[in-house]
Amino acid sequence: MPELPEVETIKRGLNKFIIQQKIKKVTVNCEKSFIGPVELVEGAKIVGVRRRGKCLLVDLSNDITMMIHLRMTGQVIYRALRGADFAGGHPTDSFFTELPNKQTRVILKLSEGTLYFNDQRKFGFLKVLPSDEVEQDKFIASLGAEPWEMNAEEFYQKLQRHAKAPIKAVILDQKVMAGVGNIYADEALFEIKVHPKTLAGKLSKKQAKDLVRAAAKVMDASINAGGSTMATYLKADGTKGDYLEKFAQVFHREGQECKRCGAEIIKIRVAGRGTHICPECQKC
DNA sequence: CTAGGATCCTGTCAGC
DNA sequence: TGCTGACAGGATCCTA
Repeated sequence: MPELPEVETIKRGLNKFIIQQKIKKVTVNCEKSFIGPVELVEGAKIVGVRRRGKCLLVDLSNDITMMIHLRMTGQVIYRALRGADFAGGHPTDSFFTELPNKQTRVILKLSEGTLYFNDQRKFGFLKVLPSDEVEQDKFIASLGAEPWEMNAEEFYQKLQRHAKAPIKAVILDQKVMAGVGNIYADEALFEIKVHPKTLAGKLSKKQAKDLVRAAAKVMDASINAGGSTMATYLKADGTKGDYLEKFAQVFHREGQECKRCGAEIIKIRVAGRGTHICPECQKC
């Protein structure tokens, strides 16, 4: 998926484009993509959109919250009756093409447009919750702090708890720190020159502190670039998120030169995930 | 409790 | 061309 910066970008887009709109009708094309009764959201007004980790929380006027998790391939695409459209999530042509399509799982008809939830692999979902029960949701409740709020000492203690796991696996664990995904894990570890297979218990306190700071830094850069995927566009002139193109140092850059030392970036496998490193800058 | 691998699902791409 | 296996910006479940 869409990692934290993409979700943040979507949050901002939704707050800009669909706020105060009424959900007139919900069409569910895939049962597992929508959890809970559609009746609880139909007729309600969207009053605000929040984010926690990679999770979107759409607050409605009737004290119901619609939680949206995009997982690997989820997309949120807004088509306005008139004015600006908006799209974010897993980047595919669906951002531009005719909708609904084969991957459209849920359609929310709004007063001023239509919101499509597309998801190729069906891992993502929308879930209906009473607003005052969001914090008790199992996933939300288990999330660690966001990188900007993470206390370095607490993070170091968490590394000790997973001392024998590779550091990349640990920072991908949302219970340790919320929001880091495969792109920013690779980017943050490159930033502090640590090999992703390094056992978490081997990091010094300084390295732990630097890693938290690096995670916040790379995600900040991405949010400022509009996410690593194209995230917003206007009907007339499209602008797209271009973090990967402009800022990524290692992700999807295998075979290319390290921007720091010139060595060739390679792709390896860590914690079951494709992982990009500079073999010179990042030694175990 | 942790660590690691399988699993959910669809689509694409490299290699034969 | 057609087939096969690997893999994918995530998280959970199962096993040891």
